[in-house]
Amino acid sequence: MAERSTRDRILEVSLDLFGTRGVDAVSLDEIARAVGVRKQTVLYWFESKDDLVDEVLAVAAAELVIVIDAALRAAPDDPLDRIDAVVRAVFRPAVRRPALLGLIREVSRLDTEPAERLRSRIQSLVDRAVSYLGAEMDAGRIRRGDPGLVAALGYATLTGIATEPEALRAVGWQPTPAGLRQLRDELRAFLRAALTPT
Amino acid sequence: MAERSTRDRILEVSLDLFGTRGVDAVSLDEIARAVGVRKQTVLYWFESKDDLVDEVLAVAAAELVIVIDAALRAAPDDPLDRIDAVVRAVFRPAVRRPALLGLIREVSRLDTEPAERLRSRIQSLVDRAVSYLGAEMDAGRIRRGDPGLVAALGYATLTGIATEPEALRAVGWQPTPAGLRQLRDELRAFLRAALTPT
DNA sequence: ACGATCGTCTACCAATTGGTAGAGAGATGA
DNA sequence: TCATCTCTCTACCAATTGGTAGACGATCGT
Repeated sequence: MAERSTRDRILEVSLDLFGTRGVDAVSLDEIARAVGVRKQTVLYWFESKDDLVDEVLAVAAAELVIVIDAALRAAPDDPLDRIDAVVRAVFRPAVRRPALLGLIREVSRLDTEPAERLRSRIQSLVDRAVSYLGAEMDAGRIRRGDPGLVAALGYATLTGIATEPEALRAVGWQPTPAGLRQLRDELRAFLRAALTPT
Repeated sequence: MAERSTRDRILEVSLDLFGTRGVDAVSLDEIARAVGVRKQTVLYWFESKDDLVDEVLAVAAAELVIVIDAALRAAPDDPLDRIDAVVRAVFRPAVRRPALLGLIREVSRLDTEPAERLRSRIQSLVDRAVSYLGAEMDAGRIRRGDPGLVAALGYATLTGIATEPEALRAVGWQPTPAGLRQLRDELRAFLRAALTPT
């Protein structure tokens, strides 16, 4: 059982490979080999490599949205606690599969065209987050600032730290379970301090 | 006049192209064309593409180190002010040439081998920063935490925000001079809040 | 029972890539 | 003057890339 469809397996393998090694560095041949199939089968399921990249991005974005939504539904009322809940929720999959955030990050930096599609796909989530931040700032429960830029800064911190193992190695950090926990807690404290009203 | 050597021009053009479009996506032919020379001339000055990437990274790292050092020498004593000075100093070149941080970021995420060399090149700067943070934490002038991880988080925030124009566009930000100033100030406030003792 | 559709395959292909071999122009030093 | 060195060039090349054309067996609806 667990007979995942070929298409799904291609998507999953592609996410991992694209995310860890970069889109350009991974060929269709390599994806096919990892799936246990020929390149032409990949091209049967996806019109082109660009098409594949797009669909992989859609999957990654959807995964993130699901995780975030679930975390928010279960979170308490205080805005700092809610942000904390999102960080904890995103951190786990992000570290277990750096590919996820890594791919989103790489694509949105390099290729403007698929990045545009990705952006439009999660725009509503972004808008919600920004207006939420704005409301909480007005209520004095979050440090004042431009809500959009503060949101972007929080995003940059989270994805930056999750996608740059080399920077962490430079400061002597190691990816052990204890290290991961410590990193997560340090990230939470960092963001909490950055957002606490003065 | 301004007769930059072919070698220097190759380095400069490569930094821009690699940084904005990614190392893999830029061919030696394209670099050569942009310089106004043939590919073989590029390969005359640099043994291979890998070699070129390495040297470009060395140049980028050196540029950053110079900027940071200069900012620190002129900075006041208070640690938050010193960090502020570094942010302001790095922000200008980073935004004017996103390639600079973008390249460092891409390479350190994807290719472990050149990333290793890059890391060793700036390790002393990192060590200095981390031990400085540790000392100031002991003195109660910076929020307590693991100095290494706090340094990495600050780095992640700065490079993240400077290398992800798409995330900024998603929150409605525009790269006008006024927008840049606002972004810089928001970044400074964000980091200052994240590091201020509670 | 049989045609159509589905999923995967083998066989190619044109374009591009990083890289080699070596010629030739111009300056330099003996 | 001649040999050498520096720099850029033309001419190739093998490997890889994304992609096309079409054969083949299995499955399914009628």
